[in-house]
Amino acid sequence: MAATLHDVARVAGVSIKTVSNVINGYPHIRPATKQRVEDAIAELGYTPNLTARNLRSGRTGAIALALPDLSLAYFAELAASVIAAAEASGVSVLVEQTGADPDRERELLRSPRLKLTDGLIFSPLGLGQEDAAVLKVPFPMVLLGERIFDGPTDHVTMRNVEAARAATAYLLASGRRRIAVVGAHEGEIIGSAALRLQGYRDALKEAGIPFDEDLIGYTTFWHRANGALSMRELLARDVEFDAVFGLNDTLALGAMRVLQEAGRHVPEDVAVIGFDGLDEAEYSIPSLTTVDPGREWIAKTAVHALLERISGDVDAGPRLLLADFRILERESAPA
Amino acid sequence: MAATLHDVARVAGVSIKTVSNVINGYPHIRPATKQRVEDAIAELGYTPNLTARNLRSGRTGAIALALPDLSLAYFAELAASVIAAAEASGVSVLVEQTGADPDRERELLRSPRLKLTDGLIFSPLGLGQEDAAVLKVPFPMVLLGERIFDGPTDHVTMRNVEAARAATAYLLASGRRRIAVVGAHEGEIIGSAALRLQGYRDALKEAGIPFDEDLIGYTTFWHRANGALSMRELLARDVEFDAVFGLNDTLALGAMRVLQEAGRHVPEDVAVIGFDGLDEAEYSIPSLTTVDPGREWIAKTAVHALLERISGDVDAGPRLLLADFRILERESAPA
DNA sequence: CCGATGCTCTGCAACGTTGTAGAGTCGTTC
DNA sequence: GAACGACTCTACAACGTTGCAGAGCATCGG
Repeated sequence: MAATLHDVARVAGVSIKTVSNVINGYPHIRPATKQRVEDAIAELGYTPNLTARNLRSGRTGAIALALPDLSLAYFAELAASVIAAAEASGVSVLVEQTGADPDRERELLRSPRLKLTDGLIFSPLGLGQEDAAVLKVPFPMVLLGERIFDGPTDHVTMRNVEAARAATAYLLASGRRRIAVVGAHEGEIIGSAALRLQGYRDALKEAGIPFDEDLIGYTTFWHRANGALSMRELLARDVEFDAVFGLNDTLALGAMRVLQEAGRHVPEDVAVIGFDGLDEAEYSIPSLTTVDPGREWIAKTAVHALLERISGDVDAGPRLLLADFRILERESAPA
Repeated sequence: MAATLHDVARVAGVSIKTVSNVINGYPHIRPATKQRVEDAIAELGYTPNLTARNLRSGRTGAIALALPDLSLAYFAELAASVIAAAEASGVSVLVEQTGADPDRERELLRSPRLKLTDGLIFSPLGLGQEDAAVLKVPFPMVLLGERIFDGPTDHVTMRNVEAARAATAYLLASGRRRIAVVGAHEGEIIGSAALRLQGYRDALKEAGIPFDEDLIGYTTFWHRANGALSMRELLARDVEFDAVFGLNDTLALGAMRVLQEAGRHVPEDVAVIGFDGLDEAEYSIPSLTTVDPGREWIAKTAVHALLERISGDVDAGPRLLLADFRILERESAPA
């Protein structure tokens, strides 16, 4: 069906290796021969069979991106950035969804489907520090997120603690004193929730404000509905607060909605700050002040680090690459 | 490095073909032999080299999904559904972003990178009816969207006209009479905007209400900012209206925000309805009434149709597969 | 006891490509 | 004018897998 090197060689009247040489830019070919081959390629509409080429070379020209779920806005935007960065390097991206299920995440690392790719950018949401061992995989991998540190691979992530501390300090600087938190994870020690909560505590401490457990709203997931639910609980508790730190934007947006339903004005009565820098946060009512943790940089850096590992250009040990953050000041929490 | 059939065969003391037979479930193998082979596989951690298998079989076990941009919520959710449906069939998905650029869309169809896949699910946003010819590709393809009809391939899409008519009729039934539109495309004849606008006109006609050009807000893109801008223009025009039909949810959310800033109450003063059934629409303030055009069904159907074509099970001509829609009644437009 | 049948396993070729090695031709150099 | 190197092109093998054909053996029916 599709034309192969053999077909082109026959039409051009040369050996298949010569055709291969033309395609791969081998320099020592007579212009006339080269022309004949190129004409034959055009005539037959030949395109190389990448599968065969890959078998020969051991490379596939594709990388895998594993993340919890594309319908979560943060991961969709991350994926968009990763795919764009990969495309710029001529690499295709195969996307796998794990649903944040630790079993599926473990399974994925052993999946033969990854054989279709040269390496993996992995953003786990179910695995934890105790699973660091399973990250020892026989292919290049770059880890994203903050579930696992000191693993055996490169790791690109954000400055969760510092960024959360900065977000909290920002609220404090604007005069808020009772800052509620939405989205903490009960008993968690690792992961974004724990790190961001730590940043929050650090900022309070620096300001000499005591930590008040009553101000902390716990959730199991980080969906909008969880943010809403968590805020309802806080309101029901009848504690006073003049600001809310949503541990991500989606939570903050859900919480903000509930605040408004309850008749609290944002930002007059309660200031709200989020975390993630989602595009979406710019268009809520009021627009959401948030921390951009450097998503774009993370995507680019992860792709480049992975490609370096694949090409074997780097033989350093596991690298930890940290993105810079910045606070996007909007209406929900003016400075 | 990685173990191959040869290694397993050596360890198990059988021929490589026997190992292959065990892996592929060939029935006539002695249990003892099978056990030895399986032990060897486990010992070596062997996983089949899919590239080689694919070269042999001519299949890759992956499909490509080409869409404008994952950071657009509709496409992110569509991709999530497509990947889930593909995974259920044991197929990987390679995602390509075209940025809605007609040149990149055309280029994509000729890209050798597609050789890594068995077929393509293609959602164009730049190509138009005049490009139907370029869809004649030498691999299985399923078309999504409403830019091109009567192309040479299967086509899965939504009932844009009927759904938009139903949305408009819904507003009319709730007593609204002056319904503004946000997101029309100037001079467009094909594509979602044109079809949905057509449905709007049809519903007006049925109700005996004249079409008023002053109520139509035009935009170039369908981002939130465009919905906001378009609504500002409508307000500046100083025409009366008691409802807004956002040609998609993102536009509707942008428009709703501007309405509220301008002091109009939703839904008391102005009812708002969207189109797409985004998860996000459920959590706005007020929550957005919208039309779910059957996204989930579209994703599943597209994957299954493509896999049918790939396996050659179907030899029918191009099929047009239409999803059912339903109106999700929420706060922004009560019945 | 023979041929037929079924079970178990094997060797070879092939998928389309590229790396290695080398053959043949020509011009250059000493 | 012989040796050398550069240029142009080719043959072969190999990447790891599976389809095909068949070998060797046991079992069974007549």
